[in-house]
Amino acid sequence: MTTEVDEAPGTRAADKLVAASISRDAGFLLAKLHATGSILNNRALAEFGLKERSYSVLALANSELEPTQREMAEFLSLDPSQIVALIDELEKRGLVLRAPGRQDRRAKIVSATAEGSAVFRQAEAAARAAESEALAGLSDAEVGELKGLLRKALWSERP
Amino acid sequence: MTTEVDEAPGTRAADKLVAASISRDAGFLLAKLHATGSILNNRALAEFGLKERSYSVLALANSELEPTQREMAEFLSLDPSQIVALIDELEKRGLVLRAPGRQDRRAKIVSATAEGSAVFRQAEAAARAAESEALAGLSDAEVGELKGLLRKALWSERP
DNA sequence: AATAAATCATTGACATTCTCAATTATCCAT
DNA sequence: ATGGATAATTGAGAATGTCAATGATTTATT
Repeated sequence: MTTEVDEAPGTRAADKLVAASISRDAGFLLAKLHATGSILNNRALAEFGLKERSYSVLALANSELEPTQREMAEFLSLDPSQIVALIDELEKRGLVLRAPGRQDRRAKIVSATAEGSAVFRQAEAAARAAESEALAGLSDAEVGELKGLLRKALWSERP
Repeated sequence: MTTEVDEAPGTRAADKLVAASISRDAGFLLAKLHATGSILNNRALAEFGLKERSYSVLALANSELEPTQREMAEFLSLDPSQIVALIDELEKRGLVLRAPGRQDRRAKIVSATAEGSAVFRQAEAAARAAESEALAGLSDAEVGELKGLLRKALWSERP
């Protein structure tokens, strides 16, 4: 999440390192593509006062799935305390609100306000554009394959 | 990099959130798979006193590509100052050493010592096992496809 | 029904990592 | 030779990650 992302492809000095064994490591490839994508994503989301994290939370809040904070934490691979901070922020901005869980009053269900939904829709468009840019090297079909494989790896779905 | 990674698949409460729109976002899928992989990876590497980061650096140092620190930073998407710290650590442990670049004496070429190579080979095996575990939901062919797509997205290679 | 054990959100402490700006040494172009 | 770039390094401050403790509530056990 540090290096720049401009520059014509194939021209960078460090590209010689593609030949290193680590370039066959899935973890490394995942991390690297995620890193370059994050830069683009955060750049695109900044306009809405969001980052990848807060965008993810807003996306879940905007769904009709009534997620609790605990579920969000698990799903987003974050510590519950980080969710607290993210939601505090979004709630302060009036994009999201907490309601006690109906079956379990310890839990808090997070949902988007009307404004939160509106912001999310715009941010979503920006995020989609950033994703296209990050995956510009792939055809639409390949993007679909990639997502299918990622989803299958995560949840053993059909690709 | 937070949540646990045990548990039978399909049984988790938060899996209902797979239905949320964010689950179609490549950035999110990348982040999530990387997160679960990181846990496994770091767990596997801990035995050798390594983490993903230091493992990557050691891998590059172990190649015959004579990487400079600047190239490592760029390739690993890290700030040059982070590379300094990682190499300080590895050098202190005698796994790696710095030599002035031959064409450019400002640059430092990092290479693995004999011990560094030995440690790397063992760590590599452990990392491979961790990767298999992280990608257990995919067949070998699918793992190949996934890596090909990631590499193409990053460097516009043939899949 | 009463108690005990577990779970959820929250807080706060502390460690790790990120991001930048400044410094020194060296390289490159004029 | 001088001036402007680039490499590594240091250090500071912000952002994130990690963990343990707490109060409220639920679930399980008697």
